[in-house]
Amino acid sequence: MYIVSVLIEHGINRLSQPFSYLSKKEVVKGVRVRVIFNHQKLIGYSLKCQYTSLSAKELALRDGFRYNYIQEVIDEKPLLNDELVALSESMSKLYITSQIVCLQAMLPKTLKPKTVKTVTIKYQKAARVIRIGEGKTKTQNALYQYLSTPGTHFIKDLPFSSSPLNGLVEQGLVEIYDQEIKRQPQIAKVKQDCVVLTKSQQDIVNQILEKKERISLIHGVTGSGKTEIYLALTKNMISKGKNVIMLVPEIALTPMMVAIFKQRFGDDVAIFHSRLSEGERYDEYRRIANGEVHIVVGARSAIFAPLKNIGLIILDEEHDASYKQESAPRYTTLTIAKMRALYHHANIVLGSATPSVESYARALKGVYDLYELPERINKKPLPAYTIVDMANEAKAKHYGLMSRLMEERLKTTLAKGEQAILLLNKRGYASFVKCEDCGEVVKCPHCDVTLTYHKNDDSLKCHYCGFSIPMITQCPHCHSTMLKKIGIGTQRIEEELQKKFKDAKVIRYDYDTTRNKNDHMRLLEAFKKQEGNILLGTQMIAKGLDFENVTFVGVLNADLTLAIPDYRSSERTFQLLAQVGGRSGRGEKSGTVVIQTYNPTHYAIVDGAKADYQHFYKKEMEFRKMAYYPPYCHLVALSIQGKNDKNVEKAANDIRQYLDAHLQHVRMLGPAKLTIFKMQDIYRMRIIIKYRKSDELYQVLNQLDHYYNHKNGKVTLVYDFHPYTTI
DNA sequence: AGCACGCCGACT
DNA sequence: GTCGGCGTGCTC
Repeated sequence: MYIVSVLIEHGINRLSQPFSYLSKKEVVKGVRVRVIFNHQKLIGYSLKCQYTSLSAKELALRDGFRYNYIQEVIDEKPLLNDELVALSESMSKLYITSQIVCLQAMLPKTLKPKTVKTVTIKYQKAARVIRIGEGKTKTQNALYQYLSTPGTHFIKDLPFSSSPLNGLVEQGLVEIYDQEIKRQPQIAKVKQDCVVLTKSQQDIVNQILEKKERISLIHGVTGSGKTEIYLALTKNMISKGKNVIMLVPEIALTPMMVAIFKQRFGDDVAIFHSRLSEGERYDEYRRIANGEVHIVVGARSAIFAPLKNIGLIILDEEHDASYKQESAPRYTTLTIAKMRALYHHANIVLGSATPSVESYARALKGVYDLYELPERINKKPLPAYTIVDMANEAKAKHYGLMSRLMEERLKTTLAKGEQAILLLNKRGYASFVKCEDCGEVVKCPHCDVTLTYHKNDDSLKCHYCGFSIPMITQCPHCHSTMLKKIGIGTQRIEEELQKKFKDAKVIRYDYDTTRNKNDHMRLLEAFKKQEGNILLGTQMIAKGLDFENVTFVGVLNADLTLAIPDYRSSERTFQLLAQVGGRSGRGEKSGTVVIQTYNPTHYAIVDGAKADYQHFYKKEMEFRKMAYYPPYCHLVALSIQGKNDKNVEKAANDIRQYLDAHLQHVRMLGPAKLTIFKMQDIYRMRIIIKYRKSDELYQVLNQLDHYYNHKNGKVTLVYDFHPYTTI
């Protein structure tokens, strides 16, 4: 008899500890099992298996409860290796969250313990030689020779008919078998010449290769050739028999980087990101787990790729918000990278044109190694910029979305046959419905937000919980029919642009037009092929894209990110402006940038326009020091959530008192209601804890967790370590 | 979480 | 006398 420890798939902290089941046969650890748990048929994850000489009855007598038997073992082989299982355990302690949630984050969807759905493996008939000999005819021998060459020979691709093949099969020289077809995700095509590294690039590569178990930060302006450094480092790792994880931030960017890596390293590259289809994910996962590839390129979750013998982990655009997972387990990709690097004795390379203030501070302190690439590779100067004070536009009675300068520049750019990028901060642009008689704004019944009007199906939707109703004709409050749609969507800006520039072809690139899997690539390819003159988009277009013919970049509303009451809002604004400006004038012709703002002297805007990182960093560090924010401390956001607002408020106040009494070396903010207090019928409050040393903090948080999340509490606590925002 | 059990009101 | 409301407790 064996006792198996099983983690039950249940997203609740109270059930996060392993439960014991019996099995007649030994169960390998790391496989999924079907079990009965409290009258429910569930899937669990086996953690360990111990032999016992006692019978089921004796065990029941000894432990005071009746053990159930494992119903079925699902997998033949464990899904995760020992490293990743151990990692899930450390993660669950580090983030005070259940281990099963950590395991789920590591597995592609179809392999997650929850899903029962199986993905079919695609096969195709192929032929191979199984015995040495000679065929009976000339054609048979030619075919036999052909099949003797290395590689897979699919029957449908053979330059012979089926009769000689059948002849060889009958003689037992050749067999026909089913070859598994791996779905290879579609990738963008890049034209890339064999590049020789510049001296400064080569120096950085050489220095990093000498390092052991270090984190290097490459601070290089846009177009300074960081990608070539990544490629050179990767090539070196592969030659040493080591594997590489290459992380990129946005889904939109992944195909670009994948294409570049595929072009250099061929089939040795696997893709790993959340927008792959289930089948693609499953195949790529297996390719990695089976050791068929040495390089994994992907977004955040690729940090969990089951790659062995990792020599290097690269995080491109390290400052990017998408490296932080905003749902449980709320991990920071760099933290996981550090844990994996420690296990494999690997190096980490961070790259960015606008490093996060925290990373840059660490680099200056010598915790990371710092490398600067201050020049564009083609020695081109950064584009000339102009900041337009929108207050002056209003004074001059010029109303509308675009300033006079913006219109002028756009006109000349289009006249020269060159392309333009227009950036629109999407925040605040969702349109909602307001009653003109009583002022009532239609809100979501489950969340504290207004419902957003959707033109395509004439409906009102909640962006937070998915609630949706057909567009109303009467005010729900006063039954007036005087309803007005407020706010400008990207669609309407597109229409306005189209009206002013009749000959221009506008490509709209936002959440709505990039919903399908290959939309990102299709739109960007179209713009690259100059099928459009203006690319109109949100934050997504600011990053890493490289269009030769773009000579003008306009930012319609630089302030919106600045207005958010969050400690990172200046940093985000700076990064956005510096990144988007870098899209202009990357080719032969030089470029210009126009930035519209109501804060023309704010350092985030001025330095962002100039892409003056050093000045911005200095200013921002002064602010962080004064207000006591990272890198001068660490943050953890403690959320108190529950279905009853009174319970939430009481618990939040109790917790604050408890923290005050038990924590010596921290500063705290709150409790405060979140900006959206009610979301999906759950009320949320938050306490921000600023700390420097984590020992006493963990002790106290674990006590709170035990009390509220493991006993019968009326509220739930959620911890967000190193939160990206505090609002 | 999600299921069973249990204790109350309003139905054929 | 029975069906079903949801409050409580437990899950190897």
